[in-house]
Amino acid sequence: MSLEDRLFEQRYQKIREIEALGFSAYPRKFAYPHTAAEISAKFEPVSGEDLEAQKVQVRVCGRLMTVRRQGKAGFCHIQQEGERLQIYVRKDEVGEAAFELYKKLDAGDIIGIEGLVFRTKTGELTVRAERLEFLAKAILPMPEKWHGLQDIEIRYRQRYLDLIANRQVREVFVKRDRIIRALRDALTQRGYLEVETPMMQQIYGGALARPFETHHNALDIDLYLRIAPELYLKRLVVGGLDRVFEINKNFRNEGLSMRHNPEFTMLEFYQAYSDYNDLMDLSEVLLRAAAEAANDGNPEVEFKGQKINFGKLRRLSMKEAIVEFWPNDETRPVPADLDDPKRVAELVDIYNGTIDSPLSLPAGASAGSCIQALFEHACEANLIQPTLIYDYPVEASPLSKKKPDDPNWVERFEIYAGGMEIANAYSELNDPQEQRRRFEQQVDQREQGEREAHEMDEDYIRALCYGMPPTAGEGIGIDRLTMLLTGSNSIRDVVLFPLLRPEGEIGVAERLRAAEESPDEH
RNA sequence: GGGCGCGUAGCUCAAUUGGCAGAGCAAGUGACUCUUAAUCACUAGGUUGAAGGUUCGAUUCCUUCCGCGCUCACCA
Repeated sequence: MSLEDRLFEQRYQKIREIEALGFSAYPRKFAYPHTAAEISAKFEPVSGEDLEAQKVQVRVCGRLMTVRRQGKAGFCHIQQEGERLQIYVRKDEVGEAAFELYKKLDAGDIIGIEGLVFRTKTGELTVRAERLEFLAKAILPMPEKWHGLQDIEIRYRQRYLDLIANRQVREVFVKRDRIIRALRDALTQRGYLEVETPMMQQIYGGALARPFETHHNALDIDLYLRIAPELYLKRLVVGGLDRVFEINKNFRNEGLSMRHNPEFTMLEFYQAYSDYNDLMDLSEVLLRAAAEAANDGNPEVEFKGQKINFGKLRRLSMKEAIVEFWPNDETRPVPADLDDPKRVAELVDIYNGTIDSPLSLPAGASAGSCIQALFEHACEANLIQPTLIYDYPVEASPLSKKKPDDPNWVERFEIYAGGMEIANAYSELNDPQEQRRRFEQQVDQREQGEREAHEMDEDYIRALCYGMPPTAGEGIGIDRLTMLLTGSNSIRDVVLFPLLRPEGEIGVAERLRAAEESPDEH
Protein backbone atom coordinates (compact mmCIF):
# COMPACT_ATOMS: atom_id res chain seq x y z
CA MET A 1 0.00 0.00 0.00
CA SER A 2 1.36 3.41 -0.89
CA LEU A 3 1.86 6.15 1.65
CA GLU A 4 -0.95 8.10 0.05
CA ASP A 5 -3.32 5.18 0.44
CA ARG A 6 -2.28 4.76 4.07
CA LEU A 7 -2.91 8.42 4.86
CA PHE A 8 -6.30 8.09 3.23
CA GLU A 9 -7.20 5.03 5.27
CA GLN A 10 -5.96 6.58 8.50
CA ARG A 11 -8.12 9.60 7.99
CA TYR A 12 -11.08 7.53 6.86
CA GLN A 13 -10.73 5.42 9.99
CA LYS A 14 -10.98 8.57 12.11
CA ILE A 15 -14.59 8.99 11.01
CA ARG A 16 -15.41 5.75 12.83
CA GLU A 17 -13.37 6.86 15.85
CA ILE A 18 -15.18 10.18 15.99
CA GLU A 19 -18.53 8.39 15.82
CA ALA A 20 -17.37 6.18 18.69
CA LEU A 21 -16.95 9.34 20.77
CA GLY A 22 -20.64 10.05 20.25
CA PHE A 23 -20.45 12.54 17.41
CA SER A 24 -22.30 12.18 14.15
CA ALA A 25 -19.93 11.77 11.18
CA TYR A 26 -22.02 13.89 8.83
CA PRO A 27 -24.43 15.98 10.91
CA ARG A 28 -27.23 17.97 9.32
CA LYS A 29 -26.59 21.61 10.16
CA PHE A 30 -24.92 24.13 12.41
CA ALA A 31 -26.74 27.36 13.15
CA TYR A 32 -24.23 30.18 13.31
CA PRO A 33 -25.38 33.67 14.19
CA HIS A 34 -21.91 35.08 13.47
CA THR A 35 -19.41 34.49 10.67
CA ALA A 36 -15.74 34.53 11.50
CA ALA A 37 -15.45 37.81 9.61
CA GLU A 38 -18.30 39.38 11.56
CA ILE A 39 -16.76 38.35 14.87
CA SER A 40 -13.40 39.79 13.85
CA ALA A 41 -14.92 43.03 12.60
CA LYS A 42 -17.22 43.52 15.57
CA PHE A 43 -14.82 42.71 18.40
CA GLU A 44 -11.45 43.74 17.00
CA PRO A 45 -11.92 47.27 18.43
CA VAL A 46 -12.94 45.94 21.86
CA SER A 47 -10.28 45.61 24.57
CA GLY A 48 -9.55 42.34 26.34
CA GLU A 49 -10.89 43.68 29.65
CA ASP A 50 -14.16 44.76 28.05
CA LEU A 51 -14.54 41.37 26.35
CA GLU A 52 -14.06 39.61 29.69
CA ALA A 53 -16.62 41.88 31.30
CA GLN A 54 -19.18 41.52 28.51
CA LYS A 55 -18.93 37.71 28.32
CA VAL A 56 -19.59 37.68 24.58
CA GLN A 57 -21.03 34.31 23.58
CA VAL A 58 -20.63 33.26 19.93
CA ARG A 59 -21.25 30.28 17.68
CA VAL A 60 -18.98 29.99 14.69
CA CYS A 61 -17.95 27.33 12.21
CA GLY A 62 -15.43 26.73 9.49
CA ARG A 63 -12.59 24.64 8.18
CA LEU A 64 -9.74 23.80 10.52
CA MET A 65 -6.57 25.23 8.97
CA THR A 66 -3.91 24.97 11.69
CA VAL A 67 -3.75 23.03 14.96
CA ARG A 68 -1.41 23.58 17.87
CA ARG A 69 -1.91 21.00 20.59
CA GLN A 70 -0.45 21.39 24.07
CA GLY A 71 -1.42 18.39 26.09
CA LYS A 72 -4.70 19.19 27.81
CA ALA A 73 -5.32 22.35 25.80
CA GLY A 74 -4.50 23.83 22.44
CA PHE A 75 -5.12 26.45 19.81
CA CYS A 76 -6.33 26.17 16.28
CA HIS A 77 -7.48 28.47 13.48
CA ILE A 78 -10.65 27.97 11.55
CA GLN A 79 -11.28 29.59 8.19
CA GLN A 80 -14.70 30.67 7.06
CA GLU A 81 -15.44 32.73 3.95
CA GLY A 82 -11.73 33.47 3.63
CA GLU A 83 -11.43 34.85 7.15
CA ARG A 84 -9.43 33.10 9.89
CA LEU A 85 -10.37 33.03 13.55
CA GLN A 86 -8.39 31.50 16.42
CA ILE A 87 -10.05 28.99 18.74
CA TYR A 88 -8.75 28.04 22.20
CA VAL A 89 -9.74 24.59 23.43
CA ARG A 90 -9.21 23.47 27.02
CA LYS A 91 -10.04 20.00 28.26
CA ASP A 92 -11.47 21.35 31.53
CA GLU A 93 -13.86 23.63 29.61
CA VAL A 94 -15.10 21.52 26.68
CA GLY A 95 -15.22 18.22 28.56
CA GLU A 96 -13.73 14.79 27.96
CA ALA A 97 -15.48 13.73 24.74
CA ALA A 98 -15.07 17.05 22.97
CA PHE A 99 -11.40 17.16 23.91
CA GLU A 100 -10.90 13.63 22.55
CA LEU A 101 -12.54 14.89 19.36
CA TYR A 102 -10.19 17.88 19.27
CA LYS A 103 -7.22 15.52 19.57
CA LYS A 104 -8.43 13.52 16.57
CA LEU A 105 -9.10 16.47 14.27
CA ASP A 106 -7.07 16.86 11.10
CA ALA A 107 -6.31 20.06 9.25
CA GLY A 108 -9.13 20.43 6.77
CA ASP A 109 -11.92 19.10 8.98
CA ILE A 110 -15.06 21.22 9.31
CA ILE A 111 -16.06 22.06 12.88
CA GLY A 112 -18.45 24.24 14.87
CA ILE A 113 -17.57 26.05 18.09
CA GLU A 114 -19.55 27.75 20.77
CA GLY A 115 -17.78 29.86 23.35
CA LEU A 116 -16.70 33.22 24.70
CA VAL A 117 -14.69 35.81 22.81
CA PHE A 118 -11.48 36.87 24.57
CA ARG A 119 -8.01 38.12 23.86
CA THR A 120 -4.90 36.01 24.33
CA LYS A 121 -1.75 37.26 26.02
CA THR A 122 -0.49 38.37 22.62
CA GLY A 123 -3.73 40.24 21.99
CA GLU A 124 -5.25 38.00 19.33
CA LEU A 125 -9.04 37.87 19.24
CA THR A 126 -9.92 34.25 20.05
CA VAL A 127 -12.95 32.12 20.88
CA ARG A 128 -12.56 30.08 24.08
CA ALA A 129 -14.50 26.93 23.23
CA GLU A 130 -17.19 25.70 25.57
CA ARG A 131 -18.67 23.33 23.01
CA LEU A 132 -17.04 21.69 20.03
CA GLU A 133 -19.02 20.05 17.23
CA PHE A 134 -17.81 17.90 14.42
CA LEU A 135 -19.37 18.85 11.07
CA ALA A 136 -17.45 17.06 8.30
CA LYS A 137 -14.22 15.15 7.68
CA ALA A 138 -11.41 15.98 5.28
CA ILE A 139 -10.29 12.51 4.27
CA LEU A 140 -7.81 13.91 1.79
CA PRO A 141 -4.97 16.03 3.23
CA MET A 142 -4.76 19.78 2.82
CA PRO A 143 -1.96 21.36 0.75
CA GLU A 144 1.16 22.58 2.51
CA LYS A 145 0.04 25.12 5.09
CA TRP A 146 2.84 27.61 4.61
CA HIS A 147 3.42 27.61 0.86
CA GLY A 148 -0.16 26.82 -0.10
CA LEU A 149 -0.91 25.07 -3.35
CA GLN A 150 1.59 26.05 -6.04
CA ASP A 151 1.03 23.46 -8.76
CA ILE A 152 -0.77 25.40 -11.48
CA GLU A 153 -2.46 22.37 -12.95
CA ILE A 154 -3.92 21.24 -9.61
CA ARG A 155 -4.99 24.80 -8.88
CA TYR A 156 -7.11 24.87 -12.03
CA ARG A 157 -8.32 21.27 -11.94
CA GLN A 158 -9.23 21.33 -8.25
CA ARG A 159 -10.25 24.93 -7.81
CA TYR A 160 -11.88 24.05 -4.49
CA LEU A 161 -8.42 23.25 -3.10
CA ASP A 162 -6.99 26.41 -4.62
CA LEU A 163 -9.70 28.44 -2.91
CA ILE A 164 -9.04 26.79 0.45
CA ALA A 165 -5.27 27.06 0.32
CA ASN A 166 -4.72 30.36 -1.49
CA ARG A 167 -6.81 33.10 -0.01
CA GLN A 168 -5.83 35.64 -2.67
CA VAL A 169 -7.62 33.46 -5.24
CA ARG A 170 -10.85 34.02 -3.41
CA GLU A 171 -10.22 37.77 -3.61
CA VAL A 172 -10.06 37.63 -7.40
CA PHE A 173 -13.50 36.10 -7.59
CA VAL A 174 -14.90 38.47 -5.01
CA LYS A 175 -13.64 41.31 -7.20
CA ARG A 176 -15.10 39.67 -10.26
CA ASP A 177 -18.47 39.69 -8.54
CA ARG A 178 -18.08 43.36 -7.64
CA ILE A 179 -17.11 44.27 -11.20
CA ILE A 180 -20.14 42.54 -12.68
CA ARG A 181 -22.40 44.04 -10.04
CA ALA A 182 -21.07 47.54 -10.73
CA LEU A 183 -21.67 47.17 -14.46
CA ARG A 184 -25.14 45.72 -13.89
CA ASP A 185 -26.06 48.48 -11.45
CA ALA A 186 -24.79 51.23 -13.74
CA LEU A 187 -26.87 49.92 -16.64
CA THR A 188 -29.95 49.27 -14.53
CA GLN A 189 -29.78 52.82 -13.21
CA ARG A 190 -29.87 54.06 -16.79
CA GLY A 191 -33.09 52.26 -17.56
CA TYR A 192 -31.63 49.09 -19.01
CA LEU A 193 -33.49 45.78 -18.83
CA GLU A 194 -31.46 42.61 -18.22
CA VAL A 195 -32.48 39.73 -20.48
CA GLU A 196 -31.39 36.24 -21.46
CA THR A 197 -31.26 35.13 -25.07
CA PRO A 198 -30.55 31.70 -26.57
CA MET A 199 -27.26 29.97 -25.94
CA MET A 200 -28.23 27.36 -28.52
CA GLN A 201 -28.82 28.89 -31.91
CA GLN A 202 -29.75 27.46 -35.27
CA ILE A 203 -27.89 30.22 -37.07
CA TYR A 204 -24.90 31.57 -35.20
CA GLY A 205 -23.94 35.17 -35.67
CA GLY A 206 -23.04 38.49 -34.14
CA ALA A 207 -19.32 37.85 -34.40
CA LEU A 208 -16.78 36.26 -36.70
CA ALA A 209 -15.69 32.98 -35.10
CA ARG A 210 -15.98 29.22 -35.34
CA PRO A 211 -18.79 27.72 -33.26
CA PHE A 212 -19.30 24.59 -31.18
CA GLU A 213 -21.88 22.33 -32.76
CA THR A 214 -24.47 20.20 -31.01
CA HIS A 215 -27.69 18.38 -31.82
CA HIS A 216 -31.22 18.40 -30.48
CA ASN A 217 -32.72 14.92 -30.65
CA ALA A 218 -36.46 15.60 -30.45
CA LEU A 219 -36.40 18.13 -33.25
CA ASP A 220 -33.51 16.34 -34.98
CA ILE A 221 -31.75 19.61 -35.72
CA ASP A 222 -28.16 20.74 -35.43
CA LEU A 223 -27.62 23.66 -33.11
CA TYR A 224 -24.67 25.92 -32.40
CA LEU A 225 -23.57 27.28 -29.05
CA ARG A 226 -23.73 30.99 -29.54
CA ILE A 227 -20.64 32.95 -30.45
CA ALA A 228 -22.49 36.17 -29.46
CA PRO A 229 -25.97 37.24 -28.37
CA GLU A 230 -25.95 40.32 -30.61
CA LEU A 231 -28.58 39.46 -33.19
CA TYR A 232 -31.10 38.38 -30.54
CA LEU A 233 -30.55 41.49 -28.45
CA LYS A 234 -31.17 43.67 -31.49
CA ARG A 235 -34.38 41.74 -32.24
CA LEU A 236 -35.44 42.85 -28.76
CA VAL A 237 -34.69 46.47 -29.64
CA VAL A 238 -36.93 46.02 -32.69
CA GLY A 239 -39.54 44.74 -30.23
CA GLY A 240 -39.38 47.95 -28.25
CA LEU A 241 -36.98 46.99 -25.48
CA ASP A 242 -35.03 50.17 -26.08
CA ARG A 243 -32.30 49.48 -23.57
CA VAL A 244 -31.32 45.85 -23.02
CA PHE A 245 -28.27 44.06 -21.75
CA GLU A 246 -27.15 40.51 -21.15
CA ILE A 247 -24.24 39.19 -19.11
CA ASN A 248 -23.59 35.63 -20.11
CA LYS A 249 -21.33 33.10 -21.75
CA ASN A 250 -20.22 33.03 -25.36
CA PHE A 251 -18.58 29.97 -26.88
CA ARG A 252 -15.94 30.04 -29.59
CA ASN A 253 -14.30 26.93 -30.90
CA GLU A 254 -10.81 28.35 -31.08
CA GLY A 255 -7.45 28.04 -29.40
CA LEU A 256 -6.68 28.47 -25.73
CA SER A 257 -4.23 31.07 -24.56
CA MET A 258 -3.48 33.39 -21.68
CA ARG A 259 -6.26 35.60 -23.05
CA HIS A 260 -8.67 33.02 -24.54
CA ASN A 261 -10.94 30.43 -22.97
CA PRO A 262 -13.44 28.66 -25.25
CA GLU A 263 -16.30 29.81 -23.05
CA PHE A 264 -16.07 33.37 -21.82
CA THR A 265 -18.35 35.96 -20.33
CA MET A 266 -19.58 38.98 -22.26
CA LEU A 267 -21.61 41.95 -21.28
CA GLU A 268 -23.54 43.14 -24.33
CA PHE A 269 -25.80 46.18 -24.20
CA TYR A 270 -27.90 48.00 -26.76
CA GLN A 271 -29.27 51.50 -26.54
CA ALA A 272 -31.91 52.70 -29.00
CA TYR A 273 -32.01 56.24 -30.42
CA SER A 274 -28.25 56.51 -29.94
CA ASP A 275 -25.06 56.18 -31.92
CA TYR A 276 -21.54 55.10 -31.07
CA ASN A 277 -20.64 58.53 -29.72
CA ASP A 278 -23.13 58.01 -26.90
CA LEU A 279 -21.53 54.68 -26.07
CA MET A 280 -18.06 56.22 -25.97
CA ASP A 281 -19.24 58.38 -23.09
CA LEU A 282 -21.05 55.49 -21.41
CA SER A 283 -18.00 53.22 -21.77
CA GLU A 284 -15.91 55.70 -19.87
CA VAL A 285 -18.44 55.68 -17.04
CA LEU A 286 -18.75 51.88 -16.99
CA LEU A 287 -15.03 51.18 -16.99
CA ARG A 288 -14.39 53.66 -14.23
CA ALA A 289 -17.25 52.20 -12.16
CA ALA A 290 -15.92 48.67 -12.63
CA ALA A 291 -12.37 49.66 -11.70
CA GLU A 292 -13.48 51.54 -8.62
CA ALA A 293 -15.69 48.64 -7.54
CA ALA A 294 -12.78 46.23 -7.81
CA ASN A 295 -10.24 48.51 -6.21
CA ASP A 296 -11.91 50.21 -3.23
CA GLY A 297 -12.77 53.37 -5.11
CA ASN A 298 -9.42 53.82 -6.83
CA PRO A 299 -9.66 53.75 -10.65
CA GLU A 300 -5.92 53.07 -11.00
CA VAL A 301 -4.87 49.41 -10.99
CA GLU A 302 -1.60 47.57 -11.46
CA PHE A 303 -1.34 45.05 -14.27
CA LYS A 304 1.90 43.29 -15.27
CA GLY A 305 3.92 45.88 -13.40
CA GLN A 306 2.24 48.86 -15.04
CA LYS A 307 -0.18 51.32 -13.54
CA ILE A 308 -3.36 51.49 -15.60
CA ASN A 309 -5.76 54.32 -14.90
CA PHE A 310 -9.39 53.60 -15.72
CA GLY A 311 -10.32 57.10 -14.67
CA LYS A 312 -9.45 58.25 -18.18
CA LEU A 313 -10.22 56.88 -21.63
CA ARG A 314 -8.04 58.19 -24.41
CA ARG A 315 -9.72 58.38 -27.83
CA LEU A 316 -7.85 57.84 -31.09
CA SER A 317 -9.08 57.01 -34.56
CA MET A 318 -7.65 53.83 -36.04
CA LYS A 319 -5.82 55.91 -38.63
CA GLU A 320 -4.29 58.12 -35.94
CA ALA A 321 -3.25 55.07 -33.95
CA ILE A 322 -1.43 53.52 -36.91
CA VAL A 323 0.42 56.77 -37.48
CA GLU A 324 1.29 57.17 -33.81
CA PHE A 325 2.60 53.63 -33.34
CA TRP A 326 4.31 53.35 -36.73
CA PRO A 327 7.63 51.70 -35.92
CA ASN A 328 9.86 53.90 -38.11
CA ASP A 329 10.03 57.71 -38.12
CA GLU A 330 11.34 57.95 -41.68
CA THR A 331 8.49 56.00 -43.22
CA ARG A 332 5.75 57.19 -40.88
CA PRO A 333 2.57 57.91 -42.88
CA VAL A 334 -0.01 60.64 -42.29
CA PRO A 335 -3.67 59.69 -41.63
CA ALA A 336 -4.77 60.71 -45.15
CA ASP A 337 -2.41 58.06 -46.63
CA LEU A 338 -4.76 55.41 -45.24
CA ASP A 339 -7.61 56.64 -47.44
CA ASP A 340 -5.70 55.74 -50.62
CA PRO A 341 -5.76 51.97 -51.41
CA LYS A 342 -2.55 52.13 -53.48
CA ARG A 343 -0.73 53.94 -50.71
CA VAL A 344 -2.04 51.40 -48.16
CA ALA A 345 -0.56 48.54 -50.22
CA GLU A 346 2.79 50.37 -50.27
CA LEU A 347 2.62 50.93 -46.55
CA VAL A 348 2.06 47.22 -45.93
CA ASP A 349 5.23 46.48 -47.91
CA ILE A 350 7.15 49.16 -46.02
CA TYR A 351 5.81 47.87 -42.71
CA ASN A 352 6.70 44.28 -43.57
CA GLY A 353 10.25 45.51 -44.17
CA THR A 354 10.48 46.60 -40.54
CA ILE A 355 9.36 43.32 -38.94
CA ASP A 356 10.64 39.75 -38.90
CA SER A 357 7.72 37.88 -40.42
CA PRO A 358 5.30 39.66 -42.77
CA LEU A 359 1.69 40.36 -41.90
CA SER A 360 -0.41 37.35 -42.82
CA LEU A 361 -2.74 38.80 -45.43
CA PRO A 362 -4.45 36.85 -48.21
CA ALA A 363 -3.48 37.73 -51.77
CA GLY A 364 -5.49 40.68 -53.01
CA ALA A 365 -6.53 41.73 -49.54
CA SER A 366 -8.61 44.89 -49.53
CA ALA A 367 -7.25 48.18 -48.26
CA GLY A 368 -9.53 47.88 -45.24
CA SER A 369 -8.22 44.44 -44.31
CA CYS A 370 -4.67 45.75 -44.66
CA ILE A 371 -5.39 48.73 -42.42
CA GLN A 372 -6.92 46.49 -39.79
CA ALA A 373 -3.93 44.14 -39.94
CA LEU A 374 -1.52 47.07 -39.63
CA PHE A 375 -3.44 48.37 -36.65
CA GLU A 376 -3.53 45.05 -34.86
CA HIS A 377 0.14 44.38 -35.40
CA ALA A 378 1.53 47.86 -34.79
CA CYS A 379 -0.76 49.19 -32.10
CA GLU A 380 -2.67 46.59 -30.11
CA ALA A 381 0.11 45.43 -27.79
CA ASN A 382 1.16 49.05 -27.20
CA LEU A 383 -2.23 50.23 -26.00
CA ILE A 384 -1.56 49.94 -22.28
CA GLN A 385 -3.57 52.83 -20.85
CA PRO A 386 -7.29 52.52 -21.60
CA THR A 387 -7.67 53.69 -25.18
CA LEU A 388 -10.71 53.85 -27.37
CA ILE A 389 -9.95 53.26 -31.05
CA TYR A 390 -12.72 54.49 -33.36
CA ASP A 391 -13.67 54.22 -37.02
CA TYR A 392 -12.95 50.82 -38.54
CA PRO A 393 -12.74 49.60 -42.15
CA VAL A 394 -16.06 48.21 -43.34
CA GLU A 395 -14.71 44.78 -44.37
CA ALA A 396 -14.66 43.04 -41.00
CA SER A 397 -17.70 44.83 -39.60
CA PRO A 398 -20.78 43.36 -41.31
CA LEU A 399 -23.22 44.61 -38.66
CA SER A 400 -21.98 48.20 -38.30
CA LYS A 401 -23.39 51.37 -39.77
CA LYS A 402 -21.21 53.14 -42.32
CA LYS A 403 -19.82 56.60 -41.73
CA PRO A 404 -22.11 59.08 -43.48
CA ASP A 405 -19.22 60.74 -45.32
CA ASP A 406 -17.15 57.67 -46.26
CA PRO A 407 -18.61 54.25 -47.13
CA ASN A 408 -15.25 52.52 -46.62
CA TRP A 409 -15.39 53.13 -42.88
CA VAL A 410 -17.90 52.21 -40.20
CA GLU A 411 -18.93 53.82 -36.93
CA ARG A 412 -17.24 51.31 -34.71
CA PHE A 413 -14.87 51.48 -31.78
CA GLU A 414 -12.94 49.07 -29.65
CA ILE A 415 -11.38 49.71 -26.27
CA TYR A 416 -7.92 48.45 -25.41
CA ALA A 417 -6.08 48.31 -22.11
CA GLY A 418 -3.03 46.39 -21.00
CA GLY A 419 -2.45 45.51 -24.67
CA MET A 420 -5.76 43.62 -24.85
CA GLU A 421 -9.05 44.30 -26.55
CA ILE A 422 -11.71 44.56 -23.86
CA ALA A 423 -14.68 46.13 -25.66
CA ASN A 424 -16.21 46.42 -29.11
CA ALA A 425 -19.05 48.74 -30.05
CA TYR A 426 -20.77 50.28 -33.03
CA SER A 427 -23.66 52.17 -34.42
CA GLU A 428 -25.87 49.30 -35.44
CA LEU A 429 -26.67 48.82 -39.09
CA ASN A 430 -30.47 49.03 -39.22
CA ASP A 431 -31.11 49.28 -42.99
CA PRO A 432 -32.35 45.79 -44.00
CA GLN A 433 -31.35 46.30 -47.62
CA GLU A 434 -27.79 47.18 -46.66
CA GLN A 435 -27.73 44.36 -44.10
CA ARG A 436 -28.81 41.90 -46.81
CA ARG A 437 -25.95 43.05 -49.03
CA ARG A 438 -23.42 42.74 -46.18
CA PHE A 439 -24.61 39.23 -45.34
CA GLU A 440 -24.31 38.29 -49.01
CA GLN A 441 -20.75 39.59 -49.08
CA GLN A 442 -20.04 37.45 -46.03
CA VAL A 443 -21.61 34.41 -47.71
CA ASP A 444 -19.33 35.02 -50.71
CA GLN A 445 -16.32 35.13 -48.40
CA ARG A 446 -17.49 31.91 -46.78
CA GLU A 447 -17.71 30.25 -50.17
CA GLN A 448 -14.16 31.38 -50.84
CA GLY A 449 -13.07 29.41 -47.80
CA GLU A 450 -13.32 32.02 -45.03
CA ARG A 451 -14.57 29.78 -42.24
CA GLU A 452 -15.31 32.63 -39.90
CA ALA A 453 -17.45 34.69 -42.27
CA HIS A 454 -20.96 35.49 -41.13
CA GLU A 455 -23.95 33.38 -42.14
CA MET A 456 -27.09 34.87 -43.69
CA ASP A 457 -29.73 35.29 -40.99
CA GLU A 458 -33.00 35.95 -42.76
CA ASP A 459 -35.12 36.22 -39.63
CA TYR A 460 -32.81 38.96 -38.42
CA ILE A 461 -33.27 40.83 -41.70
CA ARG A 462 -37.02 40.31 -41.40
CA ALA A 463 -36.85 41.90 -37.97
CA LEU A 464 -35.00 44.89 -39.45
CA CYS A 465 -37.74 45.12 -42.08
CA TYR A 466 -40.16 45.97 -39.28
CA GLY A 467 -37.90 48.89 -38.43
CA MET A 468 -35.18 49.09 -35.82
CA PRO A 469 -34.61 52.51 -34.31
CA PRO A 470 -31.17 53.99 -34.69
CA THR A 471 -29.25 51.99 -32.09
CA ALA A 472 -25.77 51.61 -30.72
CA GLY A 473 -24.48 48.43 -29.09
CA GLU A 474 -21.40 47.33 -27.22
CA GLY A 475 -19.79 44.22 -25.84
CA ILE A 476 -17.36 44.20 -22.93
CA GLY A 477 -15.26 41.12 -22.22
CA ILE A 478 -15.79 40.48 -18.52
CA ASP A 479 -12.94 38.03 -18.15
CA ARG A 480 -10.34 40.32 -19.64
CA LEU A 481 -11.63 43.30 -17.75
CA THR A 482 -11.38 41.22 -14.58
CA MET A 483 -7.82 40.25 -15.49
CA LEU A 484 -6.89 43.91 -15.75
CA LEU A 485 -8.66 44.91 -12.57
CA THR A 486 -7.24 42.04 -10.48
CA GLY A 487 -3.71 42.00 -11.90
CA SER A 488 -4.17 38.49 -13.29
CA ASN A 489 -1.88 37.52 -16.14
CA SER A 490 -4.00 34.64 -17.39
CA ILE A 491 -7.69 34.35 -18.17
CA ARG A 492 -7.50 31.06 -16.27
CA ASP A 493 -6.94 33.02 -13.09
CA VAL A 494 -10.29 34.80 -13.45
CA VAL A 495 -12.37 31.82 -14.64
CA LEU A 496 -13.23 29.45 -11.80
CA PHE A 497 -13.15 26.30 -13.91
CA PRO A 498 -11.13 26.92 -17.08
CA LEU A 499 -11.18 24.30 -19.82
CA LEU A 500 -8.33 21.80 -19.44
CA ARG A 501 -7.35 18.59 -21.12
CA PRO A 502 -9.06 15.56 -19.59
CA GLU A 503 -7.38 14.34 -16.44
CA GLY A 504 -5.95 10.85 -16.11
CA GLU A 505 -7.10 8.26 -13.60
CA ILE A 506 -8.16 9.91 -10.31
CA GLY A 507 -8.63 6.73 -8.29
CA VAL A 508 -10.52 8.16 -5.33
CA ALA A 509 -13.50 5.83 -5.80
CA GLU A 510 -11.15 2.88 -5.63
CA ARG A 511 -9.59 4.21 -2.44
CA LEU A 512 -12.97 4.72 -0.83
CA ARG A 513 -13.94 1.19 -1.82
CA ALA A 514 -10.73 -0.17 -0.30
CA ALA A 515 -11.25 1.87 2.89
CA GLU A 516 -14.78 0.55 3.26
CA GLU A 517 -13.63 -3.03 2.89
CA SER A 518 -10.63 -2.79 5.18
CA PRO A 519 -11.24 -4.28 8.65
CA ASP A 520 -12.12 -1.90 11.45
CA GLU A 521 -9.09 -1.57 13.69
CA HIS A 522 -11.20 -1.10 16.82
C1' G B 1 0.36 23.32 -34.88
C1' G B 2 5.90 25.54 -34.29
C1' G B 3 9.82 27.03 -30.67
C1' C B 4 11.68 27.12 -25.48
C1' G B 5 11.36 25.20 -20.51
C1' C B 6 9.73 22.04 -16.49
C1' G B 7 8.23 17.02 -14.19
C1' U B 8 12.20 14.22 -7.41
C1' A B 9 7.93 11.79 -0.80
C1' G B 10 0.72 13.52 -0.05
C1' C B 11 2.46 19.17 -0.27
C1' U B 12 6.77 22.97 -0.85
C1' C B 13 11.62 22.29 -2.47
C1' A B 14 17.22 20.34 -2.39
C1' A B 15 20.85 16.79 -4.43
C1' U B 16 28.57 19.42 -6.40
C1' U B 17 31.52 17.50 -14.51
C1' G B 18 27.65 11.00 -13.81
C1' G B 19 29.04 8.36 -7.72
C1' C B 20 24.88 5.80 -1.07
C1' A B 21 17.93 10.32 -3.14
C1' G B 22 17.64 14.64 1.35
C1' A B 23 15.02 18.69 4.30
C1' G B 24 10.64 21.26 6.03
C1' C B 25 5.38 20.71 6.22
C1' A B 26 1.58 16.95 6.39
C1' A B 27 1.09 11.72 8.86
C1' G B 28 1.93 8.05 13.34
C1' U B 29 3.70 7.51 18.76
C1' G B 30 5.06 10.17 23.25
C1' A B 31 5.66 15.06 26.29
C1' C B 32 3.37 19.81 26.91
C1' U B 33 -3.24 24.27 29.79
C1' C B 34 -1.63 31.40 26.04
C1' U B 35 0.06 28.88 21.10
C1' U B 36 0.08 31.05 16.26
C1' A B 37 4.58 28.16 10.19
C1' A B 38 3.80 26.14 18.21
C1' U B 39 7.99 23.42 20.31
C1' C B 40 10.82 18.83 21.71
C1' A B 41 11.91 13.37 20.99
C1' C B 42 11.18 9.09 18.10
C1' U B 43 8.84 6.50 13.68
C1' A B 44 7.28 5.69 8.90
C1' G B 45 7.17 7.63 4.02
C1' G B 46 10.49 7.22 -3.15
C1' U B 47 9.67 2.36 -9.72
C1' U B 48 13.11 10.53 -9.35
C1' G B 49 6.32 11.35 -15.21
C1' A B 50 6.70 6.54 -18.75
C1' A B 51 9.54 3.44 -22.09
C1' G B 52 14.15 2.63 -24.29
C1' G B 53 19.53 3.83 -24.94
C1' U B 54 24.84 5.28 -23.46
C1' U B 55 27.78 3.94 -18.99
C1' C B 56 31.08 -0.10 -14.14
C1' G B 57 27.30 3.26 -12.32
C1' A B 58 21.82 7.81 -14.59
C1' U B 59 17.47 12.26 -10.72
C1' U B 60 21.75 14.05 -13.79
C1' C B 61 23.63 12.54 -20.66
C1' C B 62 20.74 10.86 -25.44
C1' U B 63 15.93 9.26 -28.04
C1' U B 64 10.69 8.67 -28.06
C1' C B 65 6.16 9.31 -25.59
C1' C B 66 2.82 11.59 -21.73
C1' G B 67 1.50 15.87 -18.81
C1' C B 68 2.06 20.99 -17.62
C1' G B 69 3.89 26.00 -18.29
C1' C B 70 5.78 30.03 -21.33
C1' U B 71 5.92 31.93 -26.28
C1' C B 72 4.63 32.57 -31.68
C1' A B 73 0.72 31.94 -35.25
C1' C B 74 -5.30 32.24 -35.28
C1' C B 75 -8.97 34.46 -32.23
C1' A B 76 -12.01 38.32 -27.98
